[in-house]
Amino acid sequence: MDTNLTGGAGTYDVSAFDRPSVAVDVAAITARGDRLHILLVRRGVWPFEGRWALPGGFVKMDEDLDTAAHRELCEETGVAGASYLEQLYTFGAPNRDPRTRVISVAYYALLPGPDSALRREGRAMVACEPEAGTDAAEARWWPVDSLPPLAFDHNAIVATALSRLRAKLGYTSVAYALLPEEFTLTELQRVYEVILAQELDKRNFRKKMLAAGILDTVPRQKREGAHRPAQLYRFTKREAVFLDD
Amino acid sequence: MDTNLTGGAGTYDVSAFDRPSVAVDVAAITARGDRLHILLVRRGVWPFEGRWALPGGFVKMDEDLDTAAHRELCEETGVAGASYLEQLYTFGAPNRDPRTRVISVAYYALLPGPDSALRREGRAMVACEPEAGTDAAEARWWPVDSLPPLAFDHNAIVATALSRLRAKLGYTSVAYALLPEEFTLTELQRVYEVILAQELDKRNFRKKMLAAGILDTVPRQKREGAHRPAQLYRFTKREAVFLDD
DNA sequence: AGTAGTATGTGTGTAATGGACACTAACTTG
DNA sequence: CAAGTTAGTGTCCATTACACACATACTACT
Repeated sequence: MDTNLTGGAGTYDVSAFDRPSVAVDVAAITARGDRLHILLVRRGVWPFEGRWALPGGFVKMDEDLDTAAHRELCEETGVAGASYLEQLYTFGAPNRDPRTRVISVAYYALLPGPDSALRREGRAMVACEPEAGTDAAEARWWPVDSLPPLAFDHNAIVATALSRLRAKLGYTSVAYALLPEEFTLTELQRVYEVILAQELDKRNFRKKMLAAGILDTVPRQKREGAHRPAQLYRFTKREAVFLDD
Repeated sequence: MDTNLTGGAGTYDVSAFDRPSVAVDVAAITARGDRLHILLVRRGVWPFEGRWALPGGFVKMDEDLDTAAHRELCEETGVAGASYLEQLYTFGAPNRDPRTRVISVAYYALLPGPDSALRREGRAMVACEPEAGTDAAEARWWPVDSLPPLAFDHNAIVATALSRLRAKLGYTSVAYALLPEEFTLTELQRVYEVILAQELDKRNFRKKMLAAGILDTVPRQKREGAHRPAQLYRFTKREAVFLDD
């Protein structure tokens, strides 16, 4: 292998450089009940042994970063098939890891809540229930408003993920990723309320959503409980599209 | 050194992993004349010898990523004191570099244009004129709408930088970083027009900017050419603040 | 001194958007 | 059939976004 390496135009001998380790960490987010939750694993080894941390691990030499994020999420928590995964930010402070230099490419993932119709109907099942993976002592969903102190700089990563999600909610249709394929407008509204942490007006919300042209009516209703049944909708595209076009 | 490394909770022996190299690449942007320009260096070595590339290079073991970005920009192009520097995205496709696995943390930097009052007044001088650095054969500003094919995936990095800049222009005051300390409203408008690549209405633009409350009037005018002199302004804060508060 | 040239600077009217706000409809359960 | 519960709907008002045209203040030339 040629060891003449540079990102720019010069010449270096690779052996002259110690290389940092490169990891991915994933903030997997879901909405259950009326709070957002984050998936954490409990560390079994030093450093931060016993502390909770985001699932994550080292990137393999021939592996794409996105692939590594999916893989680590699955390996450490048993959660597969995140409906949305986006790179968030790369955290690289020299001492963020007490062992050695570790540069972490952080991702956030969105998963439909546990009450999802997908799950109830038992088809196209997505694995959302965590189970401790090969590397993790324990895996659990934690409500974001009462997180324990996390290992490394993971509290900062979570904060970044939440603020990014809040921002994207405003100008894209990412919300699809937190909902089952079919849902009622009330369920959609709750997702918005949970993320934004504020109540929204029902009439204005419905007006805006329907006007955005990202929803299709499905010819079916959801009847549940002693009240009027609700119309079901689905997103026209199961991907994050920009609104306002 | 302890070699028990994991981003999550498990146990690995570092020696079992080949580590990728980690680089930073910087898309330095400025507005000169009526076009945006990007600072490129010409590569002197394989691969992509002779091709133009973004300035960049490897991150040192005990160096912050932001620091590395500043350093590489300066070392390779002689351009110091970027008024804004922000991490953009991390590019990590396994074969983006033909030599070995290189993960690149991309940044974009903004610099005031060459007509800056700072430069004309000769104080607080910022080095904006490129000169080939130790590692670069040649360094030059290129208009973004007629870039040559770049080395590696650098065309994609530039595209990402431009779209991020366009987006941020809409909800922050980043424009400050492309202007000298004092400027006229017309100069400010041109910066917007150049970035958005469309003409704006003068009256609406001025109304909006003044209403945003991010500008201070300076008790001085700019007289230049055979026409009415223009009021000078400065940004209340020389940092990117969110509008609409 | 006056005139031509050039970029600065200013206000109004109209359309679109965002937000507040209260009642009827349709179902289930007892 | 009555009580309980959630679904579903429309108007008014305030703010914002956008289109649009002319007087002002200087320089340079004759």
